[in-house]
Amino acid sequence: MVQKSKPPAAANQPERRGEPERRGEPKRRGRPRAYEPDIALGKALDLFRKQGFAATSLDDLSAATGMNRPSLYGAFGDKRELYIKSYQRYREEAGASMVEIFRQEMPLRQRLERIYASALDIYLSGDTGPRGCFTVVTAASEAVGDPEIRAMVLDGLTGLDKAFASCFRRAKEKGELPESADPFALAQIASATIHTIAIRSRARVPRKELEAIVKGAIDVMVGVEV
Amino acid sequence: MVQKSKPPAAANQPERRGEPERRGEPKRRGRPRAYEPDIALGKALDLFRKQGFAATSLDDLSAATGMNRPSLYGAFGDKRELYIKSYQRYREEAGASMVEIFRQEMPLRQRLERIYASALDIYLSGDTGPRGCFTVVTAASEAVGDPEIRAMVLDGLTGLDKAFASCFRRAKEKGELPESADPFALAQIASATIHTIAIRSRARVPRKELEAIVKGAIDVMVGVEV
DNA sequence: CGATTTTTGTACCATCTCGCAAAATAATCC
DNA sequence: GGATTATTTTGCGAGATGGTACAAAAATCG
Repeated sequence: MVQKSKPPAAANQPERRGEPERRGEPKRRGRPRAYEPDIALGKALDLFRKQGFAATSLDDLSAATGMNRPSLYGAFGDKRELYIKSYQRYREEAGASMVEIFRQEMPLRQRLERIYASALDIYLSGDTGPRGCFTVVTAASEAVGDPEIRAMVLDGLTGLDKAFASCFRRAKEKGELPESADPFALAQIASATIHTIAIRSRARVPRKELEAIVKGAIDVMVGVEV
Repeated sequence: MVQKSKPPAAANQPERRGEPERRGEPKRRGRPRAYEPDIALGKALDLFRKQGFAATSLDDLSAATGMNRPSLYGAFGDKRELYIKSYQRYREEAGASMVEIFRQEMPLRQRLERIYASALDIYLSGDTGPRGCFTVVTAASEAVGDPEIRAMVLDGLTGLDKAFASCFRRAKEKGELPESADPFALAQIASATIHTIAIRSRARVPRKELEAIVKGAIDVMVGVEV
């Protein structure tokens, strides 16, 4: 029940002991933690993505994070709070790789290809099976009943819509799309394509097929002529 | 704990007592059932759609169906089997309304409009909140871990793809689409649109917005010019 | 060193979980 | 009517579940 049996001896923590711990916490007072909250949250996220909220027990989480129940509770709150924090972490991670692609300068087609390739990497990763999109999974399960979670999911969905919309708007300005193109409608199709590969990845549709779907959708979106 | 307090006195069962019960079962031998398997399965489906597999307990199912646990077990098997039977029921129901639309003769645009309207009806129904698409919900949750369920989900996904593809193929033959149109790629977009509204409906996106998404997607698919 | 503070580990609780066995009940068959 | 058959009902039991109390452990502070 330890994350790294030995007490943290500056093994692979980014910064520790010597520098003041990030935001002016000169020294922690009591018994040191046996876990690294960040990596524990990552493990929890992995589990939640694989099994969903309801099917994941505190024992599972305890085993995966290497923290025992009370520590889990103290660090993240109850199971629901941990789920929420896990989702936020997911958004940060997934968002970061997307933002990178949205920022760089490149032709529309290439940008879309990279976005979907990155999405597929995320959805198909996982040693025990594809983990899909956590936003989609959460939408399908907890979002209906839990207003706070629903709000986060909605934020995720509309965030993607907006990113795609601005992407198509830019492309239109650069003359990559005809004057008649509707960036908003295209963005919805782009998002829908994300959602469909997220769903299908969970049904273990092989990457080749997902890539074919993506290719077809891109062709339509950039107007290879339907 | 009864479905209809009084023993079945030919109240609303489709066919009973008089006619031989469907497939030559002249008379049931022992104590008569206090429940109607069909309506019980419907109730179970409702619950599963609302809460998902893991979050639905046998007690929930027992209360909803009006059958006590052992009866449930005897009629449908364990929870997983009941889930599978519920899913099959869902597919029958949802499929039926779709097939109807796919069969009738009408212009492509109108056909698509009707399909999506019907889908929205299904996804947004439910007294306690939108229930979404059971195929999508199941894909997001149980499909990864359970091969049998996954196979059913895959069947549902590809079934929709094929229906849409044949729909576009027909439209192309009738000259409603340009010669360059790719029915398969269009079908993927049509399915993706189904999936995106299924996801969003679970996040309680209002119907108006979903209809706007559908309209935009249809415009692109029938080639209003992107 | 002893006091303080923070975290850990064990153990526990009340509740719920699924599945099943045994007994009661209600119909048909002879 | 009695035997047979099928279903309902009650209730159990072994185990899992989410959450918490409490004492021991491990660090810093004075």
